[in-house]
Amino acid sequence: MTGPAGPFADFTTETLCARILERHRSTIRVQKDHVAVKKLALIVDAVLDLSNKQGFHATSLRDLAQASGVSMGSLYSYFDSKNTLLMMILAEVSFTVGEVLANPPAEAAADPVKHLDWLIDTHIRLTEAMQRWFVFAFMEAKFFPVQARRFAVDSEAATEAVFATVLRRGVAEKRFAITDPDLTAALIKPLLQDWYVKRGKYRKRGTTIEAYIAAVSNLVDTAILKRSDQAIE
Amino acid sequence: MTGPAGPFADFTTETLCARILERHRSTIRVQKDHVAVKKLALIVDAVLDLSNKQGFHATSLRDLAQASGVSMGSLYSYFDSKNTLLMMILAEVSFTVGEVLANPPAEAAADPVKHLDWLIDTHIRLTEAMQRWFVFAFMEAKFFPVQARRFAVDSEAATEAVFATVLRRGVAEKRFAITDPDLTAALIKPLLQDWYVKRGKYRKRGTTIEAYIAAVSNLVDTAILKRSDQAIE
DNA sequence: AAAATAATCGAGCGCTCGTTCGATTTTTGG
DNA sequence: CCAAAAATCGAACGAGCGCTCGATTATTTT
Repeated sequence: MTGPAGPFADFTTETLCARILERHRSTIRVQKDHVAVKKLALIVDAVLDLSNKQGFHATSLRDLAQASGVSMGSLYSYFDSKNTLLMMILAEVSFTVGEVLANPPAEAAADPVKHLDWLIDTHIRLTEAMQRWFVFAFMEAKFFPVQARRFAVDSEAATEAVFATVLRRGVAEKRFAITDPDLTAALIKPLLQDWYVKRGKYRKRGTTIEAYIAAVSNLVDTAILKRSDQAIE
Repeated sequence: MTGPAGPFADFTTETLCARILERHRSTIRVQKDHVAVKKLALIVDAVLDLSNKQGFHATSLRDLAQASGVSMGSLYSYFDSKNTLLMMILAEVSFTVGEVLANPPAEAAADPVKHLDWLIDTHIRLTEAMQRWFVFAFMEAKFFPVQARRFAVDSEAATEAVFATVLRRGVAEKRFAITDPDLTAALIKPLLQDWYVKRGKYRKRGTTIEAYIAAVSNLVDTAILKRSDQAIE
């Protein structure tokens, strides 16, 4: 419900819904922004909860109406079809992750090793702050219309490209010892995703987010850093 | 449709369905084995295809009847509910992966490093031979009744435990330099799963299974082997 | 405070879903 | 080759689906 403190404190459902409203102003029939954002937040909050439990497909609009407190009729003032609701959430996840990863702080951008560690840390912490959103995008995207599917695939490819670019730079600067940056980037991705895809498992084991980030960073760094670099660490 | 050559040649739909029949003899009302296995194969083949495209939930029994060539009424001679069909496939995947991973060849079992590489190689090749089955289990298990869900979680935990055991042995024999074998095992798992979960991506990029196995093995080995061991490679 | 506009509501529409069942066809065995 | 047994079939059922729409309530404007 409420986000964590720190740099990801602003990723509340309501903040994200304000952005959804902007992007879908033409299809959302409710005119007053403050009304629309508040109700959208109720709807999105409920649909994320229900979908994470039983899947979006299995979540009926009657379930959603009851869980959100918004009537069936009113729901259709906020989207014109169930698929549009899906696309709203998918797009928000995609835009947010693109935006966050594209803006590293200066000290991270200056050095490939620091940049890579920053990407890993930031990606995992972002998915933690928006956990239900990412689980939704990951689990649902595969089964839906071509449009939504392509969207998810493109978004994932974009994230991977960010990692591949840093890896390439690290190779050029002779810091990383890898032969195929694209394949390495592809293998880093599931390590980041496992934190939210199998969140229940890690919660049960008591693995903290810090421990998880450290483990992934360590695994990746140890595997790809040139030996001379590793001695420094 | 047909399996690959080599040690995984026998994982055909029909062979697996013969095992399903054994396990579900009491609920399958068709009496002659040769009839039951043949029809079961048609049904399972169709349900795997349809589910991988659109999801099990979105696959109706009318779709399934048409795609398999078995009528709606006859389907219910092979399972007593749609959920039982789900469980049949889930259980078969779980049993098979448990069985295969528990029986390493002698030369692999003797050495932790070889054993780990064998596990990685075998797991990826098994999921390749039974790709649709694993995609089905991975994508569908989350959304279904407690029983099915627990089954999938337990199966995943069992696989991870196999890896953790080998890692612990490697640490004891001072071959691996890791501090938390359970967490390392947890991180290896998504690397193995990515091959079938995002198979389309790797196919599009032209990544071969050999290249993928080599990349994962290399990543894991480089990250966890003691430095003295790495020089040998 | 009345009129105009905005937002909400839920019963009802056509349709598809999982499941059942009695009739029909196919296979088996003497 | 025919009766008994096994297997197959698809129409029919009630429930629940996404979605619509005219009536109602809440808010804004004058």
